[in-house]
Amino acid sequence: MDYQFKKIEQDWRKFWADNQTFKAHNTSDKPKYYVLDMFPYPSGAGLHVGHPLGYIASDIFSRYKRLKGFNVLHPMGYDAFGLPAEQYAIQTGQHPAVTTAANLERYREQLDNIGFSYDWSREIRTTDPHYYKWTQWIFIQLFHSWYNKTTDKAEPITNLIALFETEGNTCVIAACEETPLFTAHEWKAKSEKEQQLLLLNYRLAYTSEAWVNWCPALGTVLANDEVKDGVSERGGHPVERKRMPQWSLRITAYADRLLNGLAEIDWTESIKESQRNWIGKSEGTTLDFKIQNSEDTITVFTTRPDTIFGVSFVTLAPEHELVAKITTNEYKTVVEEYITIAKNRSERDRQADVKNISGQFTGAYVQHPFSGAPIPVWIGDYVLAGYGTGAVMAVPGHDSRDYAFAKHFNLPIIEVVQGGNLAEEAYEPKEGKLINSDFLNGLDVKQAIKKAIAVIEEKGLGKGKVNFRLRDAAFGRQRYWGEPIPIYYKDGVPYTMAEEDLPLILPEVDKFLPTESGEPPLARAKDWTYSPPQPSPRGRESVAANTGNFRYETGDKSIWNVLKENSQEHRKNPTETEAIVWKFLRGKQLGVRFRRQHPILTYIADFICIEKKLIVEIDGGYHATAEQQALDTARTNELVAIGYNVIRFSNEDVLANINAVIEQIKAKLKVLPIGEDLGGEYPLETTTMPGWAGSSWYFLRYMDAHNSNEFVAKDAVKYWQQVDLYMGGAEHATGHLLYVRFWTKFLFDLGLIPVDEPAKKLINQGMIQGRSSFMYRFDFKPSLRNDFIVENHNSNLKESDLKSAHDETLSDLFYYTVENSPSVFFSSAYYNDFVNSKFSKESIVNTVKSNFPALERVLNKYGTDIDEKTVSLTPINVDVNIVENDVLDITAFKKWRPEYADATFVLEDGKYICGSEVEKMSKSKWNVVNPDDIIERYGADTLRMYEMFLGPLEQSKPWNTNGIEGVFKFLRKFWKLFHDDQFNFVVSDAAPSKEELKSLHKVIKKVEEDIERFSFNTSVSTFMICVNELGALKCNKRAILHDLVITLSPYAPHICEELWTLLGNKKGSLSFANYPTFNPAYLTEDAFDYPISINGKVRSKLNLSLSMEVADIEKAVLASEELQKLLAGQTPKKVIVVKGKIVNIVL
RNA sequence: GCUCGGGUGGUGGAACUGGUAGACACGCAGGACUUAAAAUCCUGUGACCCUUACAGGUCGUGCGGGUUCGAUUCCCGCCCCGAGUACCA
Repeated sequence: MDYQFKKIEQDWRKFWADNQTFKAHNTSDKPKYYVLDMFPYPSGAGLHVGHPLGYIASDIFSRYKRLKGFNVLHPMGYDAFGLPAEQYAIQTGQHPAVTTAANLERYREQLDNIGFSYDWSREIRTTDPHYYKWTQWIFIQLFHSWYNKTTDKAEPITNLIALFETEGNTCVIAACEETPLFTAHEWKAKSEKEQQLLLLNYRLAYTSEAWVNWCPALGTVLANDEVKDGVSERGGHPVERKRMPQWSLRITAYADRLLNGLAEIDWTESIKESQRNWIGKSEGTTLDFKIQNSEDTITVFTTRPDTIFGVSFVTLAPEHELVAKITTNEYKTVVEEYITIAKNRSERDRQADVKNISGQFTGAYVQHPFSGAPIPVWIGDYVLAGYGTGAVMAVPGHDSRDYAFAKHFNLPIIEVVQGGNLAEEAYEPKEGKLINSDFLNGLDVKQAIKKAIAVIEEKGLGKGKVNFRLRDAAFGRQRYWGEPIPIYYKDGVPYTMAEEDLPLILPEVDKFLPTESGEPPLARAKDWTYSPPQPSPRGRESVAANTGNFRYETGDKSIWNVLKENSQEHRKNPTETEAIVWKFLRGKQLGVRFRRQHPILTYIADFICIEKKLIVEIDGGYHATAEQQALDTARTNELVAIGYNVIRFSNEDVLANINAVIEQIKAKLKVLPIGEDLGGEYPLETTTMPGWAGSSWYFLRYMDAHNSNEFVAKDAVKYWQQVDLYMGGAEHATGHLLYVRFWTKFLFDLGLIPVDEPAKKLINQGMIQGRSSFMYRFDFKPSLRNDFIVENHNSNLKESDLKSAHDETLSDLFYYTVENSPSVFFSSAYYNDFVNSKFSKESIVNTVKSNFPALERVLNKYGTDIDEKTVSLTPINVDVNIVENDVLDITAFKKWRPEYADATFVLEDGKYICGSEVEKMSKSKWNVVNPDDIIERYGADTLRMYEMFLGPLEQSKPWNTNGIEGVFKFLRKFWKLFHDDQFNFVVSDAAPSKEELKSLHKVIKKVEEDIERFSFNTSVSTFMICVNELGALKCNKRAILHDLVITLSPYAPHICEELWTLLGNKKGSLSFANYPTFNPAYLTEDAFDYPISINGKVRSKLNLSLSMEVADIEKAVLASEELQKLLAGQTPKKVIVVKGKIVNIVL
């Protein structure tokens, strides 16, 4: 049989799935290797041919590593929370979970088609409560941690509390400068609420007031990119900058470690550079300027303290807190006006029009810290409130922004560093001698900076300081489709939920929109409250510090874990009767709160009201047995012993008369006294986590995907450590790739994982762009001269030709005629000539006339008026799937666009050739190529190899199906090596020749080298060369083909598995075969064709033995007849011989 | 503006530490097989000049310089394209 890729590929995909061939094990004698792809967001559009590029590369690498004897972990999952599904939900009312599930299924199907060696048993989805339970859990750990600068790592907040209780807040442990210092005594005197609010300044997850873009009309916070020109992008509602509470993660605490850690990881330089810029470390100093006639000082941050004597004004950000205080009466009105304007521009806007300089003098002055001279204080929106201190000392001579500001407002410019021309521009380089600078005069810039800082610190005017551009990461989103934040509020103070109450399941809501009062969608959820477990009699694990409170604990963790699991399961799958009863009990309908499936002692109660100490049990049929009844009684007794009441109903009771049952419960509640206050109900946080939460730790979960007790087991993470190869797009440089490093370092600090970087090596695959195809439509738009329009109107067209009444303008009438004429398409050569003015409009018109008589009538009538605007060839997008090698399938085109069924085509050489352009792959450009279609036509092995053959992995490039035939041919040739002309499988056991071995070992060596440096495109051509060579040699020797199959198998696994089996090996054993060993002996050559060049230009060749030494080579070359002819009597000045490379003769 | 990539035939690309530029593939042209088509196979294919032919020559890796016996590769200056980032004091 010929190469039947469809059957082969289907069979093998099934074999791998059935046998779980790629299931990774957490214990092995082999060394481990962890290959991770950035998991996809499953969008509705499905995969296009660009998405699998990185997956294919990493799959080749994984398969290669298996052959090299590694225990490979290669998992896949889905990052499924996100905006598109939510937007779709808002529009259609369809639950995002439903859309997501559908998309996910389609993704899986498409991925499966490509033959990846994923261990699907470890699949994770960020939207799965079993997964996000641990995302929430990590958030709780962040909340309960602070960053200890002394030990330079995150520590439990209890350590900090202990410090506060013993030492108070000394300057040594102050996390941020805003936090006031206090003594231990003062700490103890604070109320619980005061203490908690203070601790928020330290927690790694915290709420704070932050500046946001607030849109009152939409009732939501908008991201910077959702605001344009001061109004919301959607709807055009006004947006203002507002301070409001916002959850954030204190990533800034890790700024230095995130920066330094880059040195240890093998990531692309561009990603590291992006992260460095994003973190933006700058070293400088703070400096205080005393305000005249005031007790206050303005603190600025500067990296150029050397230019202190060049300060001619100080500028504050419009939001700076001192602005209102220092503005003099005279300037109050103008300053307020300015602030109002500045406030209504988003930060992005302010940054967008840099040229538009604006500012306002406040009327206030500060004193120069050294000379004491008065310096005016301005406000200007080029100063950002969020960076440094929100105030700058302006040195127009040596800072371009200050320079522009000074020029605009006519402020003095003082030169303090020599070297520039201040009449033209600011002189910014850190080179030159200081002048006009008192004690700094004569120093060069670097010395001056040091000296200035020293003097500033000595005089107590400021402190050397490191500033980062990086800001804390906003963590709350006013969205529905995300992980709920496991926080409840008591007296306005946030507390975390108990870990055993996780996951906090995303609730059902009636709409996925904010509430009328502007709260996030989660505020729509019924009973979105939480009752902390502290006093609840559940079978909880014993906690030493709180032992006194837990009167009913089981004290046994394993029992507790089982109870917890089961109760969650029960809640998800209530029995019919339980569901009926719950309808009447839920939501305090009877005046008190019932919980269902709640652990107590070593049981799970069906319904329990803690305040009234009442348990309601609904017993199924099996309770009728004597044995079971005995157990029930024993259980009731135990519960009674701890003060509980138990009422039992049977299923039949409920089904027969539910009202009677409820009445009994009501009656019982009436007689029971209200118990102690058992905690009560507290409102839950209504914002959800951002998209990057779930992806910040997923690489760990794959190591132990089904663990319900821990986010990852210690021994699993001890074995897999970290990702060895991480493959993904560079667009995540400052998002995901920074956050995942942050979380990893945090988890490392807590001692939960043994490494503090997520991935040793990172490869960024390039983006595959679309290659759009174009057709060129002849368009005729005559200029409308009054005379012929009138004529036209009167003579040719009838009222009934009009499209509609409002089209009754003369121009529309005319276009109607032209537009309804059948179209003419010109092949691309005409278009190119047209663009290059080689093909005139007259020629086009003549071509149209001769090709298409129907249009001739129109042209003859109005065509005298051909000018720049009348005739054009308009490119229109055509579906790339009906274009092959740029040739249009005209029949398919007419089917695709019925409106062009009558169109005429002006061909070249009998074909319609389409033009092309590289654009983003998108539906609207008709340039999306679906991998399924390619696989249908050529098979997955061809797709895999072709994607690799396209070019260097890391380079972005357009998809072009044109070359795929070459790869397909290669696989057929490969298949043919094993078969005779009638496609019978025939291999010979004869000993391979030297030539054949050479061909094979070239591949073994080259492919190994190429894979190790991710140069997959060149290894594909190496395979091609080898198969061409072996084909020419008619080699079908087992010894050669056996090894070749192994080396090719990472690239084209299906065909190789098939041939491997045909070769007589155990079915499916190929994935774990041994990569053949390279033997250099087969490649050694005795002789070499030395290129002989004269003055660097190759003129001749000479075959010489490789064992010859340099001097002998020189002699032999000079003696050769060929060279003597070329020299034509000249004597060489010099002869350069590079052994095994080249001979160069200098004349 | 700054940072990081990149610029090689008609096209995608190769040339790994300076040593025969254009591997491999597409496309194109010619040929074989075939009633025909498909498939397959063979040959040619950077540009220009010269030649009946054999052969030979000149130019050629964005542009201009430099280092070197020798530069796509190293250095200096410039141009263009792509990506990221942007009043960060």
